[in-house]
Amino acid sequence: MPVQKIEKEELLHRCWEVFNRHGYHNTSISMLAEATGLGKSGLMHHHESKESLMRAVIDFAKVSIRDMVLSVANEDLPPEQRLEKLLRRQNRLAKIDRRGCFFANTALETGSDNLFNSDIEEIWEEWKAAVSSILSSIMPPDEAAATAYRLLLEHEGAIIMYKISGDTEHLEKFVARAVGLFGKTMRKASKS
Amino acid sequence: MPVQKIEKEELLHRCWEVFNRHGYHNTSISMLAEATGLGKSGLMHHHESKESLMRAVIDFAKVSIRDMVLSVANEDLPPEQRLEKLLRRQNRLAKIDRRGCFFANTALETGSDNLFNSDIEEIWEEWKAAVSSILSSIMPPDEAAATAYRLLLEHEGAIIMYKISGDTEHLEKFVARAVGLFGKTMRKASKS
Amino acid sequence: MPVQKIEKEELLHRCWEVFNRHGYHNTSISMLAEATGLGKSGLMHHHESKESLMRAVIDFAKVSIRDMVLSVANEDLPPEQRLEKLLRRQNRLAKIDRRGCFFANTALETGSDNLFNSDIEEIWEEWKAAVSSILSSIMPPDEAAATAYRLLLEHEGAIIMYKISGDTEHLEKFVARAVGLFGKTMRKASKS
Amino acid sequence: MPVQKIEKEELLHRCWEVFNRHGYHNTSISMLAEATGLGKSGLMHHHESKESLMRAVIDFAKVSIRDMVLSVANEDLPPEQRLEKLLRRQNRLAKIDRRGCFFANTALETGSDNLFNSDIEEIWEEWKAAVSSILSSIMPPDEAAATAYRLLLEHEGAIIMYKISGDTEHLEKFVARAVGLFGKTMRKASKS
DNA sequence: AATGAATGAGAGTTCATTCAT
DNA sequence: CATGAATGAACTCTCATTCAT
Repeated sequence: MPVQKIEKEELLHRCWEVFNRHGYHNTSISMLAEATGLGKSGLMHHHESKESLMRAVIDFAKVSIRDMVLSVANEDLPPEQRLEKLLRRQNRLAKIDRRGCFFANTALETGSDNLFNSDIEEIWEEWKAAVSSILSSIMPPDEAAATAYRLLLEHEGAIIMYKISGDTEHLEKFVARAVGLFGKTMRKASKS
Repeated sequence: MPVQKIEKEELLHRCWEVFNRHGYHNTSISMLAEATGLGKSGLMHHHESKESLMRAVIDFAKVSIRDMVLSVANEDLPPEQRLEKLLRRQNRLAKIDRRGCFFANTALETGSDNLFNSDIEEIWEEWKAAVSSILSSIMPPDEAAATAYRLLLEHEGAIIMYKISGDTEHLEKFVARAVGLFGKTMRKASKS
Repeated sequence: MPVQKIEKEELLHRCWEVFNRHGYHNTSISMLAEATGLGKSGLMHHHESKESLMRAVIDFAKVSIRDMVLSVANEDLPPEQRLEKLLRRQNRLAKIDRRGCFFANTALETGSDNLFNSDIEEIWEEWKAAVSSILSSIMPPDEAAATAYRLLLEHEGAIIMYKISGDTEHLEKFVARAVGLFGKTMRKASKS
Repeated sequence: MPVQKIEKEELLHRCWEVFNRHGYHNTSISMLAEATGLGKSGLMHHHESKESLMRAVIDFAKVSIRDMVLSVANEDLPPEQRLEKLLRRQNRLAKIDRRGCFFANTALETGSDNLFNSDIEEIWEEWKAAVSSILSSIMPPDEAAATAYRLLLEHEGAIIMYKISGDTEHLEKFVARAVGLFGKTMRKASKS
């Protein structure tokens, strides 16, 4: 029985770290081989090409996001706290190596070649669904969806600004504005 | 006086096209050399490295954005039309090769290495100033600044979504929402 | 087990030939690749840089000198013949392609950058020890050491003169002078 | 009348410095252009190729050696002091940038291509003549010539050892040994 | 299954030199 | 005469991948 030198998940996690830090094109197989401890050949034994490996890494990142971030939407908490917790979790990921959003980075770098676009688009649909479900506790479904969409745009924009400046205020103020929606809506609601 | 095979501006424009299409790391000196008509060494006669050439290209792109987009803020038009025209111009650029925002692409790809961050940050400050000056016709300065900031975030987010999906609605609906600020504010103003 | 296209020793020997003929800086990776039959990348699979390859070649040359030249000092021959044989062997190496002394050539070409100085210095210490041990049969140890040192200087000088003129007399007369030490000393000894 | 930006002699001196520090093959036209203040084209305007420029530099170096070192042989001093002064002057040159002997360096680096061998051989003939003329005051001409030859070999050897180790003792002890010839010979002479 | 060897293309950069004014 | 532009080849080294065992 051959020794499994490294768990498949751990392998993908380490590859994700390298891709996340250096971007797709600026990451070489050698770098991944070193990071995983497998040789270049060992790495390519499991994944037939750099591109297919990246696809597996993206899938891994999607699962991670679902488990660590989006799942918060279903927790047993007041909606306001659910939104805040969800966004804070995502921001924590963005601060790793100041890399920002792995999906946006990958999308913008490889978007023109349409290598991974559909993989990435999917996770954002799920993001909107999760946030929308939280918001629907204080607004009608279609307004919740539209608001979630706009929050997605603003969040990605804020992450870009954080990434380029290193200033975490971009992220924190965004959370404040998002959570503030509850206050505003509550007041509006209580007014009527 | 020596022969100038290609004008300096034209050279930078062509390099910008290639960088814009393929990204920084995925653009090779060979590609740039072919695009400009100069050989690889001829290209590096003018710019001592790929990095310094990219810096020149970024400067060129900044000048272009100022001249073609931001300058609209000072045109002799009603503010509502100025904002719409400015954003439409920018969207037109984003649709070239479906590349989205050259600055955001570059920022996200090279941000971790901090190669061009400060160069890029500057142009976004100018963008906010331009949009803010338009908005200040219908709202107090600090609110205009905050709104311009949020529009920047949302716009960059919308460009990402357009880039990944190819769906121009992301861009057009953003313009509609932005211009809609005038209607809303006007109504609010007329109410009081 | 992977295929080994070329034995490691044979590879270093061929690289030594090229470095010896053309010098360090005037030898390109391409030349070495062609000489070894490996491609450029195949060659650098084994050695991570030109400099480290040169270091391996120097080590190989040191082993060769020890085995082929310095070992003569321990052979079962009269000391006079041992010295002559040792020097003749070294001269034979110097006549290959009229290259002279590989170590001196390398030292003088790269000495200012201090790339290989310590590697080279070591072999000369061994040379002096070998010659000194031969000489100590006819003179006290400290005198033998001093004489070996002077013979080293004179030998290297003679090799330079041979290299530049192509005249082998520089080498042969040096051997004669060195071996002549025995005659002189013997006479001195027999006088007293 | 065009301005002579730099004296011809000064130009060759600066080129000599660069060649002396980096060796022939490891010196580029760019380096020489920068060192002289002329552009690459400006430099090649005076010398049609790197090789011909090197030849001019070697000629310049020969003149310098004659004027600064070999001329000492004709000064109005006791022969012992003349020899010491001559050798000390040469050693001072060798210590510049720890480069050793410019001629030996060049000879060993380019000797196989026979680019400058004859140019260099000539200056060593002159060296032997100068030293021989000093020595002839205490020994017959043919012995003086033979001794000068051996001093040349030993000196070049000593310079190599200095260059590789950085230890100036190699140079100083050589001078002591050379000058010591006078003492020995005097004693021999006075015995008889 | 897993690994070191090998590959050919190409990376960014510098080379010595020539051209055109 | 002098100079910046340009050239094409070569440089050291790395790329993603394949091969052979």
